[in-house]
Amino acid sequence: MKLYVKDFNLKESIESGQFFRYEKIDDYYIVILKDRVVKIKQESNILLIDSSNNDDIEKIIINFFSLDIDFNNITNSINLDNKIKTIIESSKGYRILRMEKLETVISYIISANNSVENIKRCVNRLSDKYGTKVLFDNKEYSLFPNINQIKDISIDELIDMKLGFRAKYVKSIIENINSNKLNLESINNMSSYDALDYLMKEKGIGLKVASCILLFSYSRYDVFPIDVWVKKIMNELYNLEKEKDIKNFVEQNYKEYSGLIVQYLFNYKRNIK
DNA sequence: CGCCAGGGCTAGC
DNA sequence: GCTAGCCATGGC
Repeated sequence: MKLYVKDFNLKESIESGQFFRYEKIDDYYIVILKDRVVKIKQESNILLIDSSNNDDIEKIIINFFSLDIDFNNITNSINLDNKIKTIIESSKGYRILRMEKLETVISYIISANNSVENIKRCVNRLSDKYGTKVLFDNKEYSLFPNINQIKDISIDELIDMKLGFRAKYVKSIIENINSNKLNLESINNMSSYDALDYLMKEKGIGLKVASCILLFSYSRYDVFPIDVWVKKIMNELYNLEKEKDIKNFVEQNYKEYSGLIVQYLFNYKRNIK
């Protein structure tokens, strides 16, 4: 099927480092979503889409890439200086995704002190061993496992997946989700402040990981991860070094869209510049 | 060999 | 409340 889009850059939105379950083949991407494999290609303002399951595919793609949100309109509504405006312009089409909750939680616990390529390998190993298999284009793909498929997983098995010191954190969070001590759906009804607090009670989830989860999986644009790339560019642009100073500056200037603006800065510094 | 990767935990002040 | 050292793994 075809889907017309505007202000959308498929490559940057997929490859920016927020999402891990994709592969690029020639000029299209294979993207593995919750319940299906999607083959997707962009030709200017048209997306060409095929999937292992084409039911509701348009709705699912619109939701995943947040194509229902007019990011252009949002950034225009904020009073931004010219430096930021230029960066956003060069990063135009980059989008905050709406990723699966369980997948995001586990992926970002694995992300601690890890490289994107290594995170991908770990998440793929988990999926290949425990996830549902899907046949598409005569090839077998693995979905990210649901909670029932991993509820009995042991720490040793997670260590075999090369999760390293993060294995115990992943094991702990799986237990808590399975016993409903941690309810990922209940976060929908929390303020972002309470949601950060709720997530950070879990072992292996600090401020950075909790922020990524809320931003990439719950569309909470008011939370923002600060990592080495954000620190680098905030230092270059505004001579801000301390995390606390960056936090205050971002909250004062970008308010409820802090996460969105910070992601543009991150994407510019890490992927474009 | 070292350092770093979308960090967090813990012990020790 | 703050910081230093530690943590598995892989790439360079």
